[in-house]
Amino acid sequence: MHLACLKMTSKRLLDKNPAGVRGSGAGNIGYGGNYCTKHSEHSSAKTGGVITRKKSPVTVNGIDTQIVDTCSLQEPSKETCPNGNHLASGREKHYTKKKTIYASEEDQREVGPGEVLKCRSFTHRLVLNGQRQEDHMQVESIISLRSMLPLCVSDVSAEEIYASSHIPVPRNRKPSGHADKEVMAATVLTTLSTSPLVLNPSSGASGGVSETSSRGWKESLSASYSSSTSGNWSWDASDQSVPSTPSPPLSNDVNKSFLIYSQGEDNIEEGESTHFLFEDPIPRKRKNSMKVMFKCLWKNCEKVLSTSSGIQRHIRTIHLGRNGDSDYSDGEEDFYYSEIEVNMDTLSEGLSNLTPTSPTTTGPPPVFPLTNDMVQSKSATVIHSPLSQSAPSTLCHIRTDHAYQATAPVSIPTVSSEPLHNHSAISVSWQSPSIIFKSQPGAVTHVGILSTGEKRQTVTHAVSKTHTTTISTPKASTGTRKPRGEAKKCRKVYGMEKKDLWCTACRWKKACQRFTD
DNA sequence: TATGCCGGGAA
DNA sequence: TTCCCGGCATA
Ligand SMILES: [Zn+2]
Repeated sequence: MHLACLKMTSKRLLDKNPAGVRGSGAGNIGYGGNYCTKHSEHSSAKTGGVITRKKSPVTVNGIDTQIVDTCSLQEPSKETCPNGNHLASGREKHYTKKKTIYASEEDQREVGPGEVLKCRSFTHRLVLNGQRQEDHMQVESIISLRSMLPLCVSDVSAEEIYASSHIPVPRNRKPSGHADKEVMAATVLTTLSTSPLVLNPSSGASGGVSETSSRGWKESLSASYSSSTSGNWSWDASDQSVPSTPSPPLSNDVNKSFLIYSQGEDNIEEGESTHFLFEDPIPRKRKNSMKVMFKCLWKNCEKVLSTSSGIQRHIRTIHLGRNGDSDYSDGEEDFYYSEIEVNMDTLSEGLSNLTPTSPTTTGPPPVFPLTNDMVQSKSATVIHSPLSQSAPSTLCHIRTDHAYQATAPVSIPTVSSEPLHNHSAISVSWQSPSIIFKSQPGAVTHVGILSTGEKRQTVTHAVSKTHTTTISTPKASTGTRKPRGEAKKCRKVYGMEKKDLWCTACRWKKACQRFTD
């Protein structure tokens, strides 16, 4: 669109339709903003740092990793940012191009919301670290206690696990103190002695359940995220996840679940740090008959898989409409499934059916909960009908516009203008984002989007739309034509008499530039 | 019918 | 590239 518009309007537009015009349109603000944000700022600083981080967490497999000192802690702020960047890096190029094109408009809007967010996430982390460290000190004692109190741990289960999943965080502490390392080592040893399985982390997935859970996370994360393409990681995820998460599943049920989680997390933060330590003991229990399973939280999807990777794939492919390939896992999937403990005995039967193997294949296309705008943000694939505009959200607009223009693939909407809200409150990386959503739905959404890669959004959007639109709409096939915006265009506004007042586009019988839908 | 705008095309 | 317009889709 812009291209076209720009072409057409060229200078005039700028003069006449600076930011203001757009805004008038519908919620377009996002529009301009999006481009800017994404392109410019994002990409800018971030790149390198991310990778390093990832590694650290990933590598962590075992406890050892923690010991390893990565540079991460100290430079956290920047690093975090980078995470998102990773992706961005790739994009940057693209955007840069665009930038040039849109430059005039962009300049104004550019604000780097994304950065802020990232920083935010980062902070969270730090906090955790701090806690963790302390925890470590206590760890030994705790461990001993643990053995005593296995049950408690079990209760914590899923939620905690989530928290635990973050385990990588602890690593960060490294920087903090050497003592920690020692402590860690000691802890580890103790742990090992107690629960062999837990320790396995380094090895494959087969280990004990608890491991699975914790490790699974890591693995999944590492696997999917680490993959070259997506630089996202848990942290990043915060950014991305935020946006994405909210989208589909969040509608209602999901939200609830999330909320719960979030709460759990909070708790975890405070007191849970300890819990996380406990993980070891838990595993034991599970071993016996309990197994950690991953359940899909998507609205009408009961899918339960034995592996995090599996569930992620399932979500990615089925619900998010992405390719089975790990490439783009943003971490978004993580929000759509939860870990659950299951009795192997019982499970064995049911699971055999449900499970794993073919996560992708499962069921019919999910029914989307399209309640929110957010939802829309998600769909994937090609956009059939231009119609879709029904949705009020900025995103929608964006999309639409793009469609018009045909050119710009989708930029993500990162409106991010928002200030970050919850940082302080939220501690845990992953879920924290979820929390964010709740608190600030609108803004948050956008934010999330930011992090996400273009592809994602593009794809995602399409899907939701597809469902929505496609199904109901016959036109899809019709063609490219848009639904025609509701807004009055120059012609109508000024009338034929005052044709000179029309925007150039209107004068030329092109899509109106001044009154965008 | 009035509008909005795509696809062409002339200058 | 700028400016127009035929003609189609839509309201
Ligand atoms: Zn106009």
